[in-house]
Amino acid sequence: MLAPALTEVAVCNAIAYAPAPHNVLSPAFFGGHPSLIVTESSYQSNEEIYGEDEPAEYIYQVLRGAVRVYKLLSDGRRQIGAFHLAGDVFGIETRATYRVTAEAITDATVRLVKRSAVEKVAQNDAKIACALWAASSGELRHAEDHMMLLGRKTAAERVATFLLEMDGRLAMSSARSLPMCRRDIGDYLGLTLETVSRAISALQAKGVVELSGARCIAVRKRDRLAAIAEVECTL
Amino acid sequence: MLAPALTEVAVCNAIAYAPAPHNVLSPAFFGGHPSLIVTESSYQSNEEIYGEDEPAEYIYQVLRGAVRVYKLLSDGRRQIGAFHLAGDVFGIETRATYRVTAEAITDATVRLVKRSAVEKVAQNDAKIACALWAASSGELRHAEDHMMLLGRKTAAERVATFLLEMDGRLAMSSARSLPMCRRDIGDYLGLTLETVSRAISALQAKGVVELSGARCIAVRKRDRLAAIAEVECTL
DNA sequence: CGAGGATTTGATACCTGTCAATGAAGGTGG
DNA sequence: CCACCTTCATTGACAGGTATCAAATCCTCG
Repeated sequence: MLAPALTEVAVCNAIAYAPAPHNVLSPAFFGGHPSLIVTESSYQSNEEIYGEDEPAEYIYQVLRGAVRVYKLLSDGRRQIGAFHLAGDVFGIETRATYRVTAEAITDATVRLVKRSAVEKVAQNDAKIACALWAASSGELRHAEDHMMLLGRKTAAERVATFLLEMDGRLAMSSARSLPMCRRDIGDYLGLTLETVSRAISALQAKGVVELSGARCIAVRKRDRLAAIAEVECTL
Repeated sequence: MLAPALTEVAVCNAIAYAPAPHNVLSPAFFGGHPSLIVTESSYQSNEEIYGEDEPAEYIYQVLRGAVRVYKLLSDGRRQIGAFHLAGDVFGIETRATYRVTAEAITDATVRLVKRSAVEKVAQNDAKIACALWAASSGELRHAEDHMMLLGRKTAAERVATFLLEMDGRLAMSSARSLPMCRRDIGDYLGLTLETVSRAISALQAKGVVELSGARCIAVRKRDRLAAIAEVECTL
C-alpha cells in the first residue's frame, strides 16, 4: 500500500477536535503531547487504509465515516474483527506489522500520527504508555466479548447483540443509519448475509425493531432485544 | 472468590525462575523492579483463580500446570478465550474488574503481584508500562486470530489449527501431553466435544497425527496439518 | 429513467449439534 | 492386586440450524 495522501497538516496542540468519548479507547496521545505531528487523510468508500502484515507506520483516529478491520483466509473467507466509528482509535501495534487490514466502509476522514514518534514518546512518558496500554486493553475486552459471540451464540443472538452495540455507538456519533452492508455485518458476526437479513426480518416481524430502509434500524423494544442478545451472565 | 492461599513470599529480586520465553507475553515486569512483591500460590485442578467481574487484584504468571480463561452465558454456554501454559502472564487489566474467569486446568502453581503495585510503578516507569502494553497487545493478536477461527473456519480447520498451536507451545514448555479435556478444547474452538473427537479421529485415520492415549497427540505430517488448518493468507 | 448493487425471500443441502451407548483410563478401597 | 466406580473419550443415528443456490424486489445514483 502507498502512503496515504495527506490533505492537511497541523501540530497536535492546534487541533481542537473533540470527538465524542468512546467506549473502548481514550486517545490521550491524540492532542496530548507537543512533539507529536498529527495529520489528516481522507479515503473513499472501500479504499484500503493499511493492509495486514504491512509495516505499522501510523496510528489512526476516525474523524468522519466508518472503518472495518479484518483478516482473510486464502480462499476469500473474511472475518471482520471490529468496526471503528468517529472518535475511535485504531492501528495501535507493538510489533512491526499490522495484525489486520483496515478499509474505509464509507467515505472517511482520519487523523494519523507516526507510530515511531508515538513509540519514542511512550518510552519516556509513562502517561502516554499507559494510554496506549489502555487502548489495547479496551480492544481486547471487545475481542473477548466477540469471541463469546462467534463461538457460542446463535444467529438470532448475534444479530440482536450487534444491533444493541450499534444502537449505542451510532447514537454517540449522532449517525442515524448503519454505515455497513449486510455482507459486512455477516462477516463481523460469522454468518452469511442471508442469515443476517432473515434474523433482522424476524426481529421486525416481532416488533422489536423497525426498519425505514435497510440501513436505518430503530430499536422499539430494547429490553426484548437485550433478552434475545443473551447478555453475558455476570453471576 | 477468596484471596488465594499464599504458600511462599519473596521479594522480586530474589526470584531466580526463568520460564521458557513465550509467544505472546514478555514478562519483563516480573523480576524487573525492586518495589514489586512477588508471591506464589498453588491451585488444584478445576479450582477457580479469579472470577469474571471480580475486582482485578493481582497479575499472574503460570509457573507449572495450565490455566483456562473463559466467559459464560446465563444458560451455561462457555467460551474459552485462551489457555495459559508455563511462562504465560495472565490477568492483566486496565479497568477495575477481570474480563474473564480463570481456572486451573491441572494442578498449577502461579506467581502473582499486586495489580495496584504494578500500576503505581507503571505510572512512573515507561519501560514497565510499555511491557504491560506489549502483553495486552500480544493477547489481542491471539484474540484476532481466534476470532478468524471461530467465525470462519470449519471444524476440521479449527482442530488442525489447535493441534498446531499446542504442538508449538507444549514443545516449548517441554510437556508431552495435552493438559485439557475434549470439552475444554471444544469450548475453546466453538465446537462440541464430540465434533472435536471426530475431527481428531479423522486426522488419525489419514495418518496426519498419531495418538498414544487421548491426551498425547504426535504430529506426523506437519505440512498436511498446516494445509488443513488454512493458515491465514498473507497476500 | 435506467442500471447495477443491495436486500429480501424461498427451496434445499450439509455440517455440526444433540442424544445415546459403548469402551478406555485412572483413582480408590477392599 | 484386583474389582469397582467415575470420568473421559469414541462412535453411531438422527435432527436442526445455517449455508448455499436462486430469483424477485428494492434502492441508490448517475
